[in-house]
Amino acid sequence: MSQSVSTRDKLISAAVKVFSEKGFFNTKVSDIVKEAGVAQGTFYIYFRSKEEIFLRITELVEGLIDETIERYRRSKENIREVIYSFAEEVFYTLDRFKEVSYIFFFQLLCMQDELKEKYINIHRKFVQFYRELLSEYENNHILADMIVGFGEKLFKFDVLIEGREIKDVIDEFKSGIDIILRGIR
Amino acid sequence: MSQSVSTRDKLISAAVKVFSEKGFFNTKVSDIVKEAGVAQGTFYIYFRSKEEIFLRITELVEGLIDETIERYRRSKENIREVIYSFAEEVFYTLDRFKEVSYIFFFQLLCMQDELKEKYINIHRKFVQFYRELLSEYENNHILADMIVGFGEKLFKFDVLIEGREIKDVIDEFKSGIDIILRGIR
Amino acid sequence: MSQSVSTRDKLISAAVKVFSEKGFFNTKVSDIVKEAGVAQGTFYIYFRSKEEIFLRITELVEGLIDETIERYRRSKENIREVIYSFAEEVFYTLDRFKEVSYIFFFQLLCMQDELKEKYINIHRKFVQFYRELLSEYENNHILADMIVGFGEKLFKFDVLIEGREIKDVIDEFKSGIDIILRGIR
Amino acid sequence: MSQSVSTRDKLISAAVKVFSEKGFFNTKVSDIVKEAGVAQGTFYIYFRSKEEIFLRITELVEGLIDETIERYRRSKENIREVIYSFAEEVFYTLDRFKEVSYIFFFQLLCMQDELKEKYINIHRKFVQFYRELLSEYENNHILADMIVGFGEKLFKFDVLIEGREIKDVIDEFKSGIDIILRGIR
DNA sequence: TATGAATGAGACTTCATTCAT
DNA sequence: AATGAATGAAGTCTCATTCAT
Repeated sequence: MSQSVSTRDKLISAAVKVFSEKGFFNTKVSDIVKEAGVAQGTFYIYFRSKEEIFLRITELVEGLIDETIERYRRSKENIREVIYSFAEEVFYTLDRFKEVSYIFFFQLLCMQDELKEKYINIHRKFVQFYRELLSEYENNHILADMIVGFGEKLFKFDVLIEGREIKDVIDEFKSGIDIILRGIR
Repeated sequence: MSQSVSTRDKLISAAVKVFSEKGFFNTKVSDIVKEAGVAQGTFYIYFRSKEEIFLRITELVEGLIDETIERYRRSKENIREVIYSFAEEVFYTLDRFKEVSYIFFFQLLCMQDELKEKYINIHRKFVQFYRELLSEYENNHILADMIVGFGEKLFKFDVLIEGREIKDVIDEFKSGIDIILRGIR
Repeated sequence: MSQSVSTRDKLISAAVKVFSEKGFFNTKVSDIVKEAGVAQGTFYIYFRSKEEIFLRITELVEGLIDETIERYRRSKENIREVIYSFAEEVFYTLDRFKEVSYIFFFQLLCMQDELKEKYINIHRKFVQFYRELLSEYENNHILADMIVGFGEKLFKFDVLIEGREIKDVIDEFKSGIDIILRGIR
Repeated sequence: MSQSVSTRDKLISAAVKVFSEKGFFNTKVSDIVKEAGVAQGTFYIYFRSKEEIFLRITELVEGLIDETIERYRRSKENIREVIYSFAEEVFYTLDRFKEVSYIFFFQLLCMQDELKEKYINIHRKFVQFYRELLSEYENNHILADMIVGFGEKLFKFDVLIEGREIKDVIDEFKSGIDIILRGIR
């Protein structure tokens, strides 16, 4: 049984690698099994289809982010401090699972229906989180949009594409937050 | 000849429609020709492949944005005014070609090599534009990242996904710019 | 267009040949297209699946028999004469399309649902036809069952399997009818 | 060892059930083992292949019929009585093993070579049996064909498909025999 | 130019069978 | 004997592209 878990995991890891390199549509199931070192048929013991394994992978990121947002939602500390720690945690987490995050951020939006919706939902949750957090400020909607756009840009482009150090990016994000909040009552 | 131009245009329009609805990979050449009302073989008189027509379409947005950025690069007016007009023009232009923009913003990042690079280049140009524009400010890099992330978020999610009115979005963007620049020297 | 009809017909003929030789389940689409001398993909221009072309073929026999039964149903001649001509016509028709008949009689009963039902329906129609025809006789139900069983046996085994001459078989059938009807009121 | 016999029997019973429900070709070995409640690999301890277990099952019917025919072949009673008892026994036997009979009558004819031959041989044996039995009658060949066709029709359609009571069917068969023999010298 | 039938490479998926435990 | 994960051959079907008309 631990054998079978291990095969499933080999497939997931292989799929993460291949999907993040070639994208969902350019990936063949044969690429995944080759990478995993198992036979073609083995794939279908664990996953009904290429779509399903992809779904499972995106759910990993979804789960990580969801959980983090929920945890910080109840936080009662100083707002800036909350944003700092929250962002730090999210950035670090996504960075630790870079390839999976890559798939989530780059492969979902070009898909249809529920898959694309997955991305949109996470996006909305981020926005909602900041709106609530900043609810006592004027223009909290605008602030939330700015922060989310800023953060997303930093992770997607600076980290995932340009390969910037996550520490530097987090520092920049914090500085940005300071700038945004500085002029605010 | 005007006849043939018209067929090519029919194909481009049809492709824009179908690509924006189903995405590049889920679109069949047969979908495009059906939508265009021409025969399957006709497609290949005008385009070498499905990739090529897709490329041509993305170049439309690329061109529009490129041109606008170049034009504003030499602008010598008051910085805030430049940002205002520039953003207004970019937002309105993209909004006018919503479907093409949709393809550009949602279909490119999941692709490989040059196609993905197209998106990245435009992104970099935006960042570079704002860096230069704000070069006399402290933290101009951070400001540029914030503005670009904010703007991109607004267009992709609020306009293209949520269907918000472009006028409202532009207003929000301007307010955001004010907030960002308020506390800055 | 006559070209395309011809390709469809080539496929039908090839499928009839191969199905009757190897049976439905042992037939691959690749066998059919090889026999028809067309490319694999061509098959799917004309038929959605192996099931569909099979269905079309069985409908040919179904149609032939249906039509003949309906035509004789209204016949007002002497009963024995009606049976004679009806049987003659059915036997000759099925014999002329031996391979298709073979498929109908040997491939349908091992299938599921509607396909098997096709065979059963035809069987029922034969029985019903003879019941009505013999309605003025005592035991017409039994007579109908005997005649249908007898006829079916003759065609399936003596003609299709043993390869007996259709003329001889028809003669035997008529003699059988005489025997059955001889002792009857 | 009694343990292992039991596993083999479980497999046979399961296979009979599944084959009669879905047909040979639509049955997967995994269906059989699931029904039998044993592991996939266990199947191959007892049977070399899916074909083999199928063969074993058809041999059951074959054996039953063979044995009955042989037993009645030496019978010296009154012909009508022989036919009556013989038919009664065959009908009851097949009815008792309905599912196996179902497989025999509906699954063999669509197969190739020896399997199909099995059905044909039994058919021929029936015909031969009646020919011999009726050898002193004129037209004994025709009578034999009629009786066999009639009986086969009754069992396959009326019993196996329409679900008629075996007792009623046997009565009808006997009446039919009376009709057939009535007019005969 | 325009057509649309034909092509065939290549992807997905199934499932009978094997084999290490 | 029993297990069930793993195998991989084989089959179905899709679809971008070609080509004769």
